[in-house]
Amino acid sequence: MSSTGENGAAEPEQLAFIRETVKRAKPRTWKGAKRAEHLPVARVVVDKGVLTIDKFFDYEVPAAMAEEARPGARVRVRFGARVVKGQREGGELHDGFIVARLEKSDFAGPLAPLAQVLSPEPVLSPQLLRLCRTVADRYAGTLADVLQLAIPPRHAKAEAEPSPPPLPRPQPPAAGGWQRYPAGPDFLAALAGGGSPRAVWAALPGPGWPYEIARAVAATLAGGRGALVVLPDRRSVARVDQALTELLGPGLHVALEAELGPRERYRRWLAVSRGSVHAAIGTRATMFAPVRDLGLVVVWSDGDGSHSDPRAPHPHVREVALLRAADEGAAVLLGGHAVTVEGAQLVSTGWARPLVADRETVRQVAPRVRTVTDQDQHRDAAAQAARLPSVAWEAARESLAAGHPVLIQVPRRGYVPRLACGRCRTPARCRRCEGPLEAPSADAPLRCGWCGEAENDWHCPECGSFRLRAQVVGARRTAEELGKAFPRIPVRTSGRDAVLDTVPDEPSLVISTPGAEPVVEGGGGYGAVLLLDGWALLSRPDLRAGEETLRLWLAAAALARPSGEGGTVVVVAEPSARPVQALVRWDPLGHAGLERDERAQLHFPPVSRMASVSGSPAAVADLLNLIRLPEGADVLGPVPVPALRGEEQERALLRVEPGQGAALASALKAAQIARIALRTAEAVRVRVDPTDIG
DNA sequence: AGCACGCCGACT
DNA sequence: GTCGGCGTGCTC
Repeated sequence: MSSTGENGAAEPEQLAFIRETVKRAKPRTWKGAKRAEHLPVARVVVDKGVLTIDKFFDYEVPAAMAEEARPGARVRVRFGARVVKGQREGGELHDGFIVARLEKSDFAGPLAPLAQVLSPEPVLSPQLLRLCRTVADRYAGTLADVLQLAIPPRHAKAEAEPSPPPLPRPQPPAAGGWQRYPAGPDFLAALAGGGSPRAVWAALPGPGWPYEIARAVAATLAGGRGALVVLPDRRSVARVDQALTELLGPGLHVALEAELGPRERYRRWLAVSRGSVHAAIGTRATMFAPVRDLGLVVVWSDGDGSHSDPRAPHPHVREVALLRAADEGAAVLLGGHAVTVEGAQLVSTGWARPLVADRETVRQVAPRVRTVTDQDQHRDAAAQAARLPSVAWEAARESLAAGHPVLIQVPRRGYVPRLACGRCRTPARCRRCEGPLEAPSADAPLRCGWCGEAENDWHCPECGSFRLRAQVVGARRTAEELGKAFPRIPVRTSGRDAVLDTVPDEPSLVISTPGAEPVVEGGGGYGAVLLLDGWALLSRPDLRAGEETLRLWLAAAALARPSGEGGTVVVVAEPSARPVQALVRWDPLGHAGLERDERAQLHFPPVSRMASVSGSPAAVADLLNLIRLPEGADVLGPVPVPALRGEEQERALLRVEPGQGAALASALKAAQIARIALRTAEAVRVRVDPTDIG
């Protein structure tokens, strides 16, 4: 490193240095080349490839690369060469990163030389390496796989540009919306003072939360440290981005979004890596952003499924956040309108403190919540036409009359469990094989989902009714029906393929699938929020159905006006269900606590740790036979699961006692390595913290 | 994962 | 004697 200080790479003379070396050595064998005099050994983590055995390899540094081959640099190395007459030949080129420069290798054999330094930019800092190692261990994955999630692809042009010098740090912000939480001002003050408080934050309804996050970030920056905010989707990133820009102006933070394109994305990532900005916000991958002197990690809505990475080894943003905060001594703010069971667990162990408003404040800002079962009579003819319970119909009418839009949340089609009797709810089954009946399209005859037999003459075997309700009506048909029921009121839809960010504050019907709800412009909110077909969400065969339903409801209900301004939420669901009760009382933390206690009793995650193991029956049995599980571990199954590409598949769940998670992960990894070595070939997919346990 | 090396059975 | 089966182990 030069004497220009920690931001040296951003300065002009450093830039010139980078330009000069563009004619960098191309990959060649470096036969007979002189090796570097100082620290001639480079320890390399070889990227990807088939190196299931997760370890480092040492290479010789040719003298020509002595300067550039620094720790953290991207390199190319030859791997798997054969030695012919004392000379190594061939070997495939692999990408990798230098993790250290050493005086001497502990490898007994002769070292191959580095083939090429792709770039001297030190993208893999010691901290990032440590984090990725920890995450790989936590998820029984390889370091190389995690590095691929953590470090974006290089873009040479972006790298050649200087990053701007860092702007002066801001003043500590006023408490603002944090005053509404008894512990809020102290939390901000601790951040500004260099402390590391950890909080599970049940955010009050309304449009304030992006500003609360922005103030927490501002306080951390004011205290001389950096901050990181991870959000579940592009829209929420945009909201926090705007709040930060309003509070701090541009230039103190960056938003790292995949949609930016490779060049801009890498440019911004480098600005973080080079210490040119102190705060990064973005989706999932932002969790690894190499913010310096990390003082705060914020995760918004940690129950959202997009925080779970679909790529191996499937790390979850919240878990990475906790690992990272622990390692770097940073504060944690785990926030959302809902609270996850994991959040409740952190509170119950005392690792984090609850950051919640008192009941009086909640009452002031929350909408009024009314429950209604969908058996309630549709007394009003117009309500009947719209298939709305009259309470919901009235709430909608009042909102429209007051000049505000109405939000109607409709479960996505994918949530539909199955068809059932329109009167008594008995599932509609095939007379031949008991399989579930399906409606291929609106007017086509019914068909069995298992045997394919057509059913033209269904009636309920329990109550004799001939009415078969297409139980969850999709957003489009709801829109058509409501449009007829409320003539001359504009109808807008927001869903999977066409998500609206905002709607104007004027009378309209906004039909949305969960997670796609637009925000009302001007910050006032919806006059009414109707949560339809709640039973469909609640009855999904998933361990998290209750928790997830409440999360989706609270997210929509949080967009309503306060009760004092007439804001009303109508939830169509069984009033005694726990999530319904929690919504009525607006008590997300209480709900999460109850769920946590129940899971603890049942030995379910997150109190216990689980992993799933799936593949062909033989392969799964083989791995279960090989694995040396920690004491007290359970094996559940294996049971058959839906075939993948026609191949028979099984899955087993492994469960360990609290505190044995690391032991489980390392046992899984050891068993995987042993299987590869034993050439039993057939792969077994291992997943720590599986998401789809019913 | 590839791709070697290596130690046992039927061939020219 | 030699060719070649794929079990076992390594890749800096």
